[in-house]
Amino acid sequence: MNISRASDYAIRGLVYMAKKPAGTVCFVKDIAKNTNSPASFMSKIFQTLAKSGIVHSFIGTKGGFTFNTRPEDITIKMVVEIIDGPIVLNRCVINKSSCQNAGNCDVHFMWTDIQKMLSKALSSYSIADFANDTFKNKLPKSDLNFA
Amino acid sequence: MNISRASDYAIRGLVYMAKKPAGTVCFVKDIAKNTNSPASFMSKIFQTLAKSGIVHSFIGTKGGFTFNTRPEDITIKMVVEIIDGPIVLNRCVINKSSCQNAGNCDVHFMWTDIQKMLSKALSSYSIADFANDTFKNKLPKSDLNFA
DNA sequence: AATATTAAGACAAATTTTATCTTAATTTGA
DNA sequence: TCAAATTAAGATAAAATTTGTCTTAATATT
Ligand code: SF4
Ligand code: SF4
Repeated sequence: MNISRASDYAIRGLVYMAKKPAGTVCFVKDIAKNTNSPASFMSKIFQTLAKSGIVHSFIGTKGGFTFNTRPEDITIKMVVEIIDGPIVLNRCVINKSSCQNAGNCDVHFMWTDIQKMLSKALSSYSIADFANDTFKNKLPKSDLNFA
Repeated sequence: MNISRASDYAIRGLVYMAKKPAGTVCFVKDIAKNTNSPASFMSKIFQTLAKSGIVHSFIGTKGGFTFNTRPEDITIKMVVEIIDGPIVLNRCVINKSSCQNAGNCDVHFMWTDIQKMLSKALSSYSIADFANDTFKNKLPKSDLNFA
């Protein structure tokens, strides 16, 4: 029940990039150094981000990465799902047919409800939010108080 | 970003038990059969639940498991944490000192906020809720709509 | 005391995570 | 023009976690 180190690195790497002027080409080496993460691991992570299309990669000398999608449009959920795969609290929340018990399972509905909440929370933050010191709590107060 | 199969089995195993009259001694074999889960795996899961204290185990013929805590008082969060370990969306949400970057990390606060929400959601459901057909959505409407 | 039944605990396979190491592409400059 | 330098891409591998099974020990029954 956690995001991977890779997702943590990816998010902070993208935030680092988003702080640069739009269009800046960034090297993995610099991204890694400035985010306290292993460069070779970060390299593979950005490889995956490039495949997904949210960043563009240039190979060779003067290569590097730029955004292919505006940081404002890259949600935390997107990043986590690109790196860790779909966010699925329990297998039945993608499609009920993935579990033979789903038809008469008592707890199925809880997972879909909590998943919805988590999914929306992760979608409500963008990379740009953290790059521009515009962070603010995007969760309604009730979310933190309903206990 | 998901609960383990083991936690899913544990929750449903406990719900199965909670449907029996209070005090009923249940065999792993029956619990497993009625929850569509591998008996030997369920055995190890209930071993862990017994160690945690929420159920009591009896060894030998006529052995089995009974609740040691009322199903009303066993939250989903408790079960998941007993089986999967602490629910921690990202390492920094337990204690900031677990991450050297926490001091000047842009995204740290998001994780603590979302963690609070998730934690409260999982705490708001008990095993008894699912055993007695008393399930109802315990999340405030805003949680599902704030996007 | 032998047998049957049950959970406890040791062991192991499979998968996922977290990386590193090698290769290929591109630019630069001798 | 071609070697050297630089950068990402891709292959490989170690470590940790998950998902189980198999063997042992405890207890009750006959
Ligand atoms: S909660 Fe119910 S429906 Fe979902 S995976 Fe578990 S058994 Fe299947
Ligand atoms: S989000 Fe920031 S504080 Fe939390 S683990 Fe990642 S780097 Fe550390």
